[in-house]
Parts: sequence; C-alpha cells; structure tokens
Amino acid sequence: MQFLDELKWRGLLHQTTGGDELQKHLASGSRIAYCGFDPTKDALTIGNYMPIKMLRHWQLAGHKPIVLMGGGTGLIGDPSGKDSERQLLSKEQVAKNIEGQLRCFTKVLDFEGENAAVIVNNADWLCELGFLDVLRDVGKHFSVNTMIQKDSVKDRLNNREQGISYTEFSYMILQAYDFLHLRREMDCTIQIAGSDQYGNIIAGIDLIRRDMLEKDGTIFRGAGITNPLVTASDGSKIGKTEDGAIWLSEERTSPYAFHQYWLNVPDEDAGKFLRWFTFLDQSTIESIEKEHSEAPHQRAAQHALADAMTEIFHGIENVTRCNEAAKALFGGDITSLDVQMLGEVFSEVPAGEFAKGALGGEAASLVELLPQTELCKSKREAREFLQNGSISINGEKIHGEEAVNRILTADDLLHGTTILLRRGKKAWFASRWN
RNA sequence: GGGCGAGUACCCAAGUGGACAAAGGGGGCAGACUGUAAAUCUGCUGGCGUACGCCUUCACAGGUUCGAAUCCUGUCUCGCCCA
Repeated sequence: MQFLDELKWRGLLHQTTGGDELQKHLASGSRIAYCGFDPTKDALTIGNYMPIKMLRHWQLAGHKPIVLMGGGTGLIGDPSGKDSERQLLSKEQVAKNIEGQLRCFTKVLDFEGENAAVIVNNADWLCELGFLDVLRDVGKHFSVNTMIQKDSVKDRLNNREQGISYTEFSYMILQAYDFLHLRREMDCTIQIAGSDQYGNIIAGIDLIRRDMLEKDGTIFRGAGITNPLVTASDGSKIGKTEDGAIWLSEERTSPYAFHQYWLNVPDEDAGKFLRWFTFLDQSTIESIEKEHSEAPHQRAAQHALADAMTEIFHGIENVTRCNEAAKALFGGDITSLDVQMLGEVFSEVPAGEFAKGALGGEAASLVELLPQTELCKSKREAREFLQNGSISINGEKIHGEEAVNRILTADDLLHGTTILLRRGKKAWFASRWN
C-alpha cells in the first residue's frame, strides 16, 4: 500500500506539502525521508515512538528512512511547544543519549536489506559550520519577518516573562539546514515529523528551493509529511501514568508493566490505538474491533494491542510470559502454581527477603510487615488497608479485626518459600522467607 | 522606578484572631459493582501512633497576643496597571 494511504486509514496523516506533486514523487520510485530526534534523554518513551513508527511505515512502503539524531541541534534545543528556555546539554551527555536511544530504533526499523535505515548525526555537519559561513550562506535566505511569525517563536516573543534567546531563535535555521544538507548529500527529499514541526519543515523546504534555484525546475525539491498529535480520549498524553512515563526499554519499564499499560487502555481508545501504534493491517484490526464489540468483557482489542506492542519491544517470548503472569495474577488460583511458574510470574512484581524464623511471631504480623513493603507506608496505613479488606494473602482476601491481628505463619508459605501479598487488585508483593 | 493585588495541602480553591490539620472541587488510594473497564455509590487522603494523643504545615524570617492561616514589620516570588 502507498505510504500516504497507509497513514490515512490509520489516522496518522495530518498535513503534507506538495500536493499532487508529492503523490507522484512517492509513486514513481523508492524515496528517502528523514525524521529528527532530540537526544535530550538516554532512553525513549511511548511518546517518542510515533515518529519512529512513521519511519517504519515509510520503510515498509518501499522507501528508505534516515534517522537523524540531533547531536548538534540537541545542543541548542527546539523552542517549539516549550514555554521556557531549554537547559543546554553537554556534548558528552548528548553522545551518551544518542547511544541509549539507538537500541529502541533497532527494534522498530530494519537496518539491513534493500531499504536499510541509516542513522546520521547532525553534529557531524553542524559542528563544522563556521558562524560567518552560516550567516552568509544560510542566514541570507531567512527573513526575520517570517521567522517571528512562526508560532513557536511568536508564543515566546509574546511572553514577556520568558522571552526567547538568540540561541533558540536560531533553532529553525539549523533544522532547515539539516534538511538542505540531507537533500544535497543523500538525496533526501522528504521530512517526516509531528505536526508541531510543520513550521520548521516549511523553513527547510524554503531553503532547499532557494538553494536549487538555478537547477532544472522539474526536479522535485522537497516536501514534508506530518502526523497529528495523538492523545487519549480524555485528552491526556499517551504513555504517561501517575508513576511516570512508560519507557520503551526494559530497564526502565518491565515488559510486564509495559504489557499491562496497553491492556488497561479504555475501550474507546483501544481501536484507535491499534491503528496508531501497531502494524496490524486494516482488516485484522476491523475484525478485532468487531470481536470486541460483540464481547466487550473479553477485551479482545486490548489484548491484541498489548501483545502487538510488547512483541515489538520485548519479543514474542515476553508476550507469552506477560500473559501467563497476568492470567495467574488476575484470574487463576495463585496457590496452584508450580515452583517454576511462581518464580517466573513474580519476577515481575516487587519482592523482599525475610527471615523464616520470624514466622508465627510478632514480627510476622501484617501490621508490622506491610510497612516494610511497597504496599504500605506506615503501620497506621496498614491497619487502614487491613480494616478495609484491601489486603490479600496468597490471593485470598482478609478483612476486619481478624485481618488487623493476622500473623503470617509457616502454613502460609507456598512451596516453603514465598508468601504473596496484594493490596487492591493490582499491587503485588512477593515476600520470600529464608 | 511608582501604584494595586496575590502567594493555603498533589492541583484548583474557601477561610481574614480561638470551635482550623484547615470548607468545597479535582486528582490519588481503597471498598461495592464489574471486564485488571467506564459510569455510579461508600470510605480514606499532612505525618506518626492499636480509637485518647503527639508532631509538622497556610511563600520566607521576625514580632504582637493567653492564642495567628488570619494582625504588624521586613524579605522573596508571581500577576495587573502606570513610567
């Protein structure tokens, strides 16, 4: 399927420049597009995933993607959507961040084969530039009158408290220059980005146009394709939870937590998310939605979403593990798990070691024990939860006075080693006794 | 630089000498209901303590008072208006 058509049915096409010319350009051969990434962090979150996915669709449509790491622009900081001046990053930090982010890219994009993705770092050319050269060759093509009309700049100019530094004001020029550079050196004709980058993309196309003035007018100069800002149905950012962002690397967000995040998506978002985030095709998604609407409690859409997303970033083995863990944790009988499964399932939840000798004694009372886990912050809170019937031992709920006075004994041990505590439905703690 | 106004808990926001750990809403946590949902209802929501109680909070630092979120002085920060 054509790239733009693919984006359209997924709801990922916001704007393009170029109109029919762009259509023709894309249909007439394998093209090269780039998308820029800011190396402000050493790992990526769900919020950073969309542009990567855009490049992957590009690649799947038979084109070649360039991942542009903003090692140079990252030293400056994009003012778009930011209401305050950015903190400047050190060069070492930027290099380290690029290194960290690469691991996420390799999970989505194909770096081998015919349309192998390539990674470039704009520090490689931006750092070479001389200030005077830029002013003469690039700056000449920019009208300040136009630049201050861009929303990203205008917002900051109107904000008397924050203002904008010359440094950040120049960001647009650098990004435009990137596009020009890639157009010249790599024959890259397309820039893909989020809709908030539209202004910067236009600036780049403008610059290319001026640079190629004397060239044959039939040559395709360049164009931009943007994806919309995607948000959840309640308007919130996707991938943000109270505990922080959901990361794409397992050191920061365990596969289980990642899987659970998607599994808990509201019904009204599930279908949309399948289109936005997975690579499942249209008919598959439609049949999943049909299945879901016929039996909403089965949550077919969430399951498909969680499995597909987990597979991309954590592999098919983890999909199986996550599902088995979830089944045990929420459905089945915990006590019937064998030692091996118990270990696997609970490798995903917080755990702690305790001395077996304490069992049966005062130190093993739940009021004493719970504050030592992530489940409660204090004895007072522990009593509150116990009284309310929020706590369960090995999957079995306890409440009232009996719960407050409950003392763990050797009889509670599963396989002689573990006692599983739970607060509410989702907060587990595995206590291991040696 | 001059004038005015504001800073209260995770957020918004009431409170203008004692009954204030501080109304209300949001958010969060938990319970019921369920589909590990939504909606709804209930409880908790500064900290600690087995109900009494103790400790720390109303921008910050001092002061007045038996007693201060509340009054006074200074400082800082933010908003609006004038130069």
